[in-house]
Amino acid sequence: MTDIGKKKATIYDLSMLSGASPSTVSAVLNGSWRKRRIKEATAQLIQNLANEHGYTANLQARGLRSSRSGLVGLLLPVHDNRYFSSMAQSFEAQVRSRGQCPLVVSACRDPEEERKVVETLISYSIDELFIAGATDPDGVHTVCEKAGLKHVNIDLPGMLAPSIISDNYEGARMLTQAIIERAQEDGPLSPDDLYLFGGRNDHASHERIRGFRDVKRASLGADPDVCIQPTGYSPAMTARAFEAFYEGHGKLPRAFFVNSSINLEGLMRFLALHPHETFADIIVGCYDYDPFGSFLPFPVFMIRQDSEAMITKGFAILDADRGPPITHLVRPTLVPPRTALTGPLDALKDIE
Amino acid sequence: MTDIGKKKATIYDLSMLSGASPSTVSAVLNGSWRKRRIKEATAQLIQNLANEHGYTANLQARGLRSSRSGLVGLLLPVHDNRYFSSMAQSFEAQVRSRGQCPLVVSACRDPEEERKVVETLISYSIDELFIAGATDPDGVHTVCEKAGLKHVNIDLPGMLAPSIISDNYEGARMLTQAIIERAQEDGPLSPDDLYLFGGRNDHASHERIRGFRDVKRASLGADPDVCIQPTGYSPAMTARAFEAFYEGHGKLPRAFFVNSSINLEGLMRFLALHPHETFADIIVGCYDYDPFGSFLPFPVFMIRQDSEAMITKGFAILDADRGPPITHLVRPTLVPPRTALTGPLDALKDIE
DNA sequence: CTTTTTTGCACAATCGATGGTGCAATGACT
DNA sequence: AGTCATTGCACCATCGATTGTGCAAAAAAG
Repeated sequence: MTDIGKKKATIYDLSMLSGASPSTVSAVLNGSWRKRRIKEATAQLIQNLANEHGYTANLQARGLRSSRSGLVGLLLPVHDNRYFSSMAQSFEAQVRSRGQCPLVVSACRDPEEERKVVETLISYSIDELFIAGATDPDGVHTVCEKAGLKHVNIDLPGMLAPSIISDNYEGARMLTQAIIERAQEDGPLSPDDLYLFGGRNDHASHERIRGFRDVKRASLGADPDVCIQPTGYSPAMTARAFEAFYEGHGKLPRAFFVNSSINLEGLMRFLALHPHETFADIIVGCYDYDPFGSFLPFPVFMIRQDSEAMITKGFAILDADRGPPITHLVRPTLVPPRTALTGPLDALKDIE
Repeated sequence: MTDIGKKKATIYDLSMLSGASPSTVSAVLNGSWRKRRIKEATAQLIQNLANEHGYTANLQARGLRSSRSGLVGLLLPVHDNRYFSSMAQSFEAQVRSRGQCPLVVSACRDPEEERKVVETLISYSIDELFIAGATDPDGVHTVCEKAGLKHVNIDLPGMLAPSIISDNYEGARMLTQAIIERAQEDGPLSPDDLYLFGGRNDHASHERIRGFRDVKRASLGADPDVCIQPTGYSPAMTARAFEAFYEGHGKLPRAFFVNSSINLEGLMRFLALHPHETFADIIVGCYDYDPFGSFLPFPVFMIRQDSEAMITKGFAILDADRGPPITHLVRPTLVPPRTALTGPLDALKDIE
């Protein structure tokens, strides 16, 4: 609290002030002083001085020496999407409750970028890494392996490290079932009336498409390939797919499954160009939850993936050390239309 | 590329291999070798070795020595909200394009937490800090000042450091004007028909409320206090305010201004408990942009704050060093209902 | 009063990179 | 050939913490 504007105090400063040696000061301040048989009185003295001077350890120095940094990384595809930002929020909370510092970075679904970003994180000697939604989890794995960095995959599985992912197949089945049932309330549904938009060549998309097709075939008796429209994870591409369908048919499909909220943004772009009365009767399923998406002017069933549980599980696996590269499934939940779930936001202090 | 699984190579390893001294290796690898008059051939040799062994600098060691870390911090209230997550996305891109590493953390609008988090960041010797939406910017300022850390405020201004904020007054005026005009299409609007929900005792809320009231008074001739319902930044509190109004009046106000997308989530919670036909004719303005919020089943005017411009401006100020604690205003834009804007997501690679 | 044990702490090496300084070897010039 | 400038690099202290080891003083045991 003194020394405003001055350099930060170090253990050497406190060593001078207290008359103790730097190593004693260090031991006192990092808690290992009992083990080192430091007198209680000495510890007290040093701790008081530390408080008085607002001492905080230089974590770079500590990290350098101990080759641990207290940093835990989370690699995301993108930030600005409710699924990932909510994951970031849970991640932060859990990392901090473990006394470490979260480091959330995104890599734009670019395999090259993913590796580069992880290299950077490794250069900061991060202790653990959560790899969420990586395009190339195994490429990232190699980089981590080389550096001896403990890591898990979240959301998209890899072959080489433990993975925790949504049960995409089950989730897709639930979602498809829900869409179908709801659509059938308005009259019989033909296989051509039910489409899927979005997704690409990744594990999650495959599983979701598989779930969709299985349920569709079972319920509607057929499942033409044309009803699967993989557009990648891009709003623009998705919008184009809707536009193309619309041009061909003069309407949208009666019901459809959208692979993620990012693709759902593509639907918004399409809708912006057309009067919404035209589409008042569509039924939509979206594999992701977004509180506003749930209240669009047509029924939107959503899937809420339990990112909090995934993170928790991830830590459990890392703590258990050396887990086998097994894939763990976390069950998502179906969210009916017009549902406002609570989330991490509710933990905010808000005393007016 | 060799040494799979082994420890990371250091300048000492390369020093051995190349026969050059550690300092020479260091100079070569950090680019200062011309200044140090190292022979081109030596540099080449070392660089080849470095590539071959996948050398990357230990940034903790570098940071310790140079007391710069290459880390730039962004302190957010929360992640999972489109405004802040989109800010995080722009921030990341800009930081990385400057060759530094972004460190995005949230502090839950808790002044105590804000200071603690910043202390932690300082312990990692971050080079610069963007303080976004801090409850107590000046408290954070003090902490930064003590550590000699360059910083700017974003979104909420402080008295002690340069601040870059939305022009909340102008934005609120635009938004209010838009709501009123739209509502008047359905018939004359009385002052009691136009409310404001959300906001608390911070600068942004004050300015927005001021803008709202000024326009309302000018357009509708009056501005009763009861029409301002500050609920803080919490979905739950906001939902309660809507519920209370509804219980008292049997309906929602014909038109209202919602202070942020977080408060708009409160409206969703309210809506979830009531049949939506009841509210088909409300007109809403929301001071924040959310792509799904824009397509709700009633007209929602939104304000898009230009977080990218704010970050850019922030860097400009930090680069200019020692800017005076002036507040810079960035103009937001009005987004009409049913509008899907492009965003950072569109920069994603998505080659299927 | 010695010998042994315990207590309490200081010393010094170390983590990996940086940058000021010094010095030998080479080349230029008179 | 002798002087001087330049080139090319090595040496070493340093950043702030951690930790294994050693050793004096105090306490306990004999």
